[in-house]
Amino acid sequence: MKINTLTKQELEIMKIVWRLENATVRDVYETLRERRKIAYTTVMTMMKILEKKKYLKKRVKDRAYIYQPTRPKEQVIKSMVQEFVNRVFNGSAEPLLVHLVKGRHLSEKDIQTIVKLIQESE
Amino acid sequence: MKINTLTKQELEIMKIVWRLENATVRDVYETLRERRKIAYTTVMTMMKILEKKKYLKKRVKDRAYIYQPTRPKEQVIKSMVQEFVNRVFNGSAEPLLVHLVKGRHLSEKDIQTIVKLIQESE
DNA sequence: TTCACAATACTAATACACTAGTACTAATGC
DNA sequence: GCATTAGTACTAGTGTATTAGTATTGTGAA
Repeated sequence: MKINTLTKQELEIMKIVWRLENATVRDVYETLRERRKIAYTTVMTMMKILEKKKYLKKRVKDRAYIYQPTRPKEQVIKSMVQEFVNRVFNGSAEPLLVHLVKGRHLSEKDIQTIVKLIQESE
Repeated sequence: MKINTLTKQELEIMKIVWRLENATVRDVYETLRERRKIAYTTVMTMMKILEKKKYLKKRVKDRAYIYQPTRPKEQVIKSMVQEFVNRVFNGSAEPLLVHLVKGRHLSEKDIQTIVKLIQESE
């Protein structure tokens, strides 16, 4: 089975689990509920899918399962950037950069950070 | 109806139409066929969907339709970058930049281009 | 005129994303 | 012991993406 990509909703849940490090379905449910209406069982189903996709692993604690990420956030996000660059820009990152700079997505502070990073990598 | 996002296959077709500027189903079919096995009717169905999603418009020419993009490539790609930044980085582009720089997606030449762009935008 | 072909319209099947209801189970409080 | 509650398993429905087959129509050639 190939490595599955995260969908929009799955990513939303993964972000929560990454932040909490350890999370039950209820933890994630409560967090999501603050933002929008969603059923407990929906969250459970999605977390089960994330387990099947190997993004989460679970262990038993008392009555419930405690879920943990199997891969660090950085690594997963990196894959997503890679996939996006491949799909949209045919694998070349430079046009993406041009879009970001031109599109005014970057603040002055961002640019300073980038310049510093580039200098460090030299 | 909200503005629909392009799926993977739809984007692939749009790229071809943007390049050709004017294209029949057959034109796109032939181009795609060079890369992979796909049925003529599949391409037709997808282009009809793209028309419904307002990414393509058609006009009659002899027996067939000729399709044209309704929106320039730059604009659509810009929206996709925006959506990606929102979804993955919660709207902040700076972490994406960091990923690109760190992930060695950028060549020396790319970096020079970026630095020049940044200087110009100041 | 009739046939072959190109193109389109219509239809359908498969897969997955997303959502959530219902039933069952185990522990806890009275 | 029994009701309540938290949690899970099972099931299912809706929507969309992707793929493609079949029927129909119009046109040009023989």
